[in-house]
Parts: sequence; C-alpha cells; structure tokens
Amino acid sequence: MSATIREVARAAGVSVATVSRVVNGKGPVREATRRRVKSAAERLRYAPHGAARSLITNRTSTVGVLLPDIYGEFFSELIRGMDLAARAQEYHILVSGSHDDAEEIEAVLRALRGRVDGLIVMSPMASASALREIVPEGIPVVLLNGPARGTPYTTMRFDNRGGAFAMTRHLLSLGHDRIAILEGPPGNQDARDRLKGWQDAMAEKAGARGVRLPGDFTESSGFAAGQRLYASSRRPTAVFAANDAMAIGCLAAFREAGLGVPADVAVAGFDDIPIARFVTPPLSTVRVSIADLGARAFGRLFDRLSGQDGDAPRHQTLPTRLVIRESCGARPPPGARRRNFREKTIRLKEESR
Amino acid sequence: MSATIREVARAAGVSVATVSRVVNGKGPVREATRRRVKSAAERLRYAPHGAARSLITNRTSTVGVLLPDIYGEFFSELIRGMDLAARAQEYHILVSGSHDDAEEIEAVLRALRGRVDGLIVMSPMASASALREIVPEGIPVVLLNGPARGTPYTTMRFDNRGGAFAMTRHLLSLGHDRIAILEGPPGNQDARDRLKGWQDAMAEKAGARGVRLPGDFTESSGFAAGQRLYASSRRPTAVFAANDAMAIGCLAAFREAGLGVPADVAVAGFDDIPIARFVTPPLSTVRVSIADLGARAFGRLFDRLSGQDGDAPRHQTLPTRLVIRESCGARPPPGARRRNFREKTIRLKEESR
DNA sequence: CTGAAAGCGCTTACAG
DNA sequence: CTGAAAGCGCTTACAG
Repeated sequence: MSATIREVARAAGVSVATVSRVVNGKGPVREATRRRVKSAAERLRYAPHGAARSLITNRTSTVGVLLPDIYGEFFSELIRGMDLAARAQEYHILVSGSHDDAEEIEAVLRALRGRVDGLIVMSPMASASALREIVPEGIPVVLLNGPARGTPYTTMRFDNRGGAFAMTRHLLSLGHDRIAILEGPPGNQDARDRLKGWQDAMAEKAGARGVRLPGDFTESSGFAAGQRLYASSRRPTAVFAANDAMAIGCLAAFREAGLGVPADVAVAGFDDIPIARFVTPPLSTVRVSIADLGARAFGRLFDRLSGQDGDAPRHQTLPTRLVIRESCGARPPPGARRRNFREKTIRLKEESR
Repeated sequence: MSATIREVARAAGVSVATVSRVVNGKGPVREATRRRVKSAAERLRYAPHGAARSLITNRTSTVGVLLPDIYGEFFSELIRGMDLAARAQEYHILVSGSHDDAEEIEAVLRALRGRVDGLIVMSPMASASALREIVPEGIPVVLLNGPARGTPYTTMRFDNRGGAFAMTRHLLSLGHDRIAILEGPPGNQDARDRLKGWQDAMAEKAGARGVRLPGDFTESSGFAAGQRLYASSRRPTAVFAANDAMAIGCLAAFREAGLGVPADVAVAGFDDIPIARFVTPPLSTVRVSIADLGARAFGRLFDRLSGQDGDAPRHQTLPTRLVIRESCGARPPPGARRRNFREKTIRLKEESR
C-alpha cells in the first residue's frame, strides 16, 4: 500500500538510515541530502509504519483508556478532554468501554500489550487489590475515581464528597430538614462519595432526617424515585439526586404529579450537564469539569511516560462548584458570582492531598 | 517488562515457532507439548506483543475512528456502538475527535499508518473529493454521514431527510402552516439533510410559510432562537428544531417568556436523546439509533477487512422513527404503537440504496 | 556527514 | 510434529 522507508531511500539515492534521520529530525544530515530525502518522501507520500517504529523504540505514542459501562455526556466529555490533551503531545487514544467485570478487563489489558505506553483506567470495581492482580506491572497507570489510598497507582477524582456535602448543607441552610438522596449504582465510587457527603452534612444538623432511595444514574430511576417520594406519607421537603440525569427524571415525576418545584419540594443534582440550566425549573447542581478530569489524567500519565514525574503514586482531587439556579428555591447566596442565566456559582475549596 | 515468546520457548523447552503455534492455535502440535507451552505461558503471564505481531501479519486488529467536534450524547453513543461491535470481533478502537479542518485530519491519518486496518470517518467537510485527497488509498474506509453518491467509499447514514420530512408533515397535518426550523451548523451534513426534509414537506403544502433560524446544535443556540421567535411580529405556530438539544433550549426560552407549549406554539426535535421524554412538556422528536449506526459502521468495515464484502462501495441509510409526545400537541396518530410514558412511535420506511 | 548491520518480537513457509 | 531461518519496517550504535 504505502511506501516504505526503503523505497524512499532508493528514490533519494541514500541509505535507510539517512531517511530515518531526516524523518525524525535527529542526527546530523547535510542540508542538500535532507532536501532530497524530504522531497522523495513527499512524492511517495511516505508515512512511517507505526508498528515497526513501536517495535524498535518500545514506544507506541498511544495510551489505552478502559472505562466501565458509561452513558451520556460523561463519557463524551471525558474522552474529549483526553483526546485533546493527547493530540497536543502527538499521542493517540485507544478506547475500550462498557466493562463490568474483572475478567473482561483482564482480557482487554492482555490484548493491549505492545499497543499502549500507559493506561487510564476507570474501574467498575472498587477494590484496588483486585485491580493490581489484573493490570500488567511495569506500565504506568492512572486510576480515575478509584480509591485514593492503598493503591500503588496515581489517582485522580472529583471532590464528590465535598460537593455533595456543600449542596446538602446549602439545602439545610434553606430550612430543609427532611432531605432525600437519590443514590447512584451501588458499586460506583462517585455514587458512594456523594452519598457520604450527604450523610456527613445531615449528621451535622441536629434533627435532620434523611431518606435514601436507590437509583442507577439514569433518568428513569430518578423518575421512579420521584413517584415513590410523591406517594410517601411523610414527604421530604428537598431531594438531592446523586446526578443530574436522576434529578431531571425526578422533576418530571413531580410535574406529572402536580407537585411544584421549588414551591412544594426543592430539587438539586450533581454534574451540571449542559441541559441542566434548560430544564423546568433550571436545576441547582454541583459543577464538575469532566473534560478537565480527562485532560489532567492524560497529563499525569504523560508526565510519567516522559519521566518528568517520580515513580511515587500521586493523588489529586479536583474541586467542584456549587451552581444555584431555581430548583432549590434559594435566594442568591452571599458572595456568589453572577453569571448568565440567573445562576450563581460558588467555588468550593479544593481538597487535595 | 512482559515476557517474550523467546522466554516462553526456553521455559517450555521448545522453539519459538512452537510457542507461536500454540498461542495462535494453528498448526499441528502434540497435546503434551501444547500443555507444556500453555503452562509456561501462563506462569510467565505471556501476552504477545501487539506491534511485533502487526508488523509481520500486516493486521493490527484496530480500526481508527475520526470524528469532528462532537459534544453530548451523540459522541458517546456512537463510540459505544462501535466499541461493542469491535470487541465482539476482538478489535480495538482508536479514536480521534474534535477535528474541524482537513489539515488536522490529514496529520492524524498519517500518524495512523501501520496502526489501524481500516477507518471510520465522520468528516466535517462535505466534499468527498477533498476527503479523497487526504485518506490514504488501499485502506478500507466507511464514511459516516458523508455524501452518498460520487464517493469511492462505503457510506452509512440516518434517513435525516425522511425523518425531518415526516415530522414536518406531521406538524402540517395538525393544522400548522407557519413552521420555523432551527437549523444546525452550516457545514454539517445531518443539518443539511434535515433542513431539506423540512423544505420538501413545506413545499408540498400550498400556503405554508416557513422561517429559517440559524443554530449550531447547542441548547444555547436553541434558547436564542426561541427568544427571537417570541419577539417576532408574526410568530410561527410550530417550531421544528434540527436536534433535541436546540428544541430543549427553545422550550426554555418559551417558558421564560410565558409562552405555553403546545398550547401557544408546538415544538419538535430530532434525535430522541434519553432526556427528551423528561423535559417539560415531553418532547416530540425523531428517533435515531446512534449506537446502531456505530455498530453497523464497524460491521461494514469488518466485512471489508475480512474480505466478506466486495470492493464496490455500498451505501446504506438507516430508518428513523417518529416519536410523538406532548410538545407538538398531537392526538395519537392512527396506527401508532403504544409505548410507555404516553408516547406513540411510528416507524418510517427505510430509504435504502 | 553517511552507510552497513544488528535487532525489536513476532509468524510462516520450508525442511526434516 | 517440530525447529532453523527469513523477514515484516523501522532505529541506532558503530565504523568510516
């Protein structure tokens, strides 16, 4: 198909070594030779063969990305952030998604040997030790949303607990004392941390009573939870959903039941997906920058790959931001910055270690 | 890092050729030898080196996916569909997104040589000839949403025109005769085809008057369009947005202006993103299966790669489905199938060539 | 400044 | 049934 280095060498009347030097811009080459090679390469539309190059250099310029079964905008944004960061370093992204058990991940990881220089893994398994069994050693790994401690891996996550804590506290400060939480999927680390934040805030306030409802991050599960809440005898005065999709499903259930938001019940979500400000009423939520998470994860991995970083695992927690719109019925909190669309956002302190 | 075939060979007391035969399950090997090799490979956690294998077999088991700058659920769903289909064939997906000019794409394509067996390309450029200049020859390509004719490539798309035509006709049948369209980005082929469908339907009805408003597929652009429509002197009685995100933005603008939907104005979208049924009021739209598009695109490419398909380019158009909810104010159309959430869906005839 | 040669880790005819 | 050897397309010391 494509021309090889040998053909370019012949066309330019030089050795393959010289072509290689010109193409890679390293090693001394006389200007006249360089031009001859350049033009031959261009004429033949030469592009170095990636696999051949990888074999000898032991670098693939590719990172593997393993993700659990993810829907919606989270996935896009994450890939987007990583892809942009990777391209800037002339790296490629090999994606494999929809994993829900260890065996599957292991199979993919084996197949990736010799194809990637490093790995970004968002594991559906909470256990770090399980992961260590599976991930090949000697290859740099950045873990997304995994456990922060007790891992030999560098990790990166949002401050889920902090964001949930702040939002719950905000609801409490508005006078709510019966606050329900719509939980995410049981095994999901984000879901756990958000639940934890809600619990911690609720524990702070004497007399506050919480209700926990199961969910799975889909709009439907939020809708179902909303229906249950509506029918319950002592209805909570506020609902904190562990993500926006569920909050929006819940809003739909309340609307259908004729329940006013925020007049009859306050609702808040988590993520600040683009659509959050356009639903009825505009949704109060916790903003995270998913693309940023992706870009930083790649950046960390790249640092490791280029030896700019030590070998010790690092753990970083990205800050979140409270976004107060209409669904929680709040007046603009003091000190909040004014933004478009009548929303106020509050930057939360980063919780980094 | 990882064990090589040579190490496994030594450990098992055989030649590398034999290890290769065992690992690949081809060629005759005595059962006892096979077991010895298997156990040695397992003990050493041997995994074949992808690049080395690619170099000799001239297959990478990887397909490259080039996409324009895409946000939201479209991107996720597409990748998801491709990834699932690819995994079933033990293929990998190399993704590169956010391209908006030819030069960028060309650079990525060159870098992909020797890394992928085939390409799935969704080009921001409408012109097929421009693409031909860039795409390396001799490598199978499936074009997503590109022009159907005049290309040497196999193409795959939704029946955008047909879906838009059916929805517009539906609005007309409800008695609307002033129907606005919120257009997508100028260069986008989906956007063009949807506009065409609207135009064709409007042309059929004597006395129908259309208004065209610019948009870019984002909620914000739909919001802005909604505001303009509200302020306009002769307000249309129905709005057809070229995608759901814009329709939802438009709904938000109408709500803010105190305009009732569908009482004062009907609204319809395109895509049927998961959230469409949960907005207020639930959105009438045209359903497409994005994951299906992705899976089929991979399938076609795979057929080409495994020689199961001829060399002649094939063009396929995937059918869409009308989903009637509340935002367009229709009564259930006759013959529609009943689904959950009080919606009716109508399968539209496939328009395949 | 340039070239001949070794070698990266595999697979695959070809002998035996 | 098994092994020795060639070769996939590159890069990189090593000579010259």
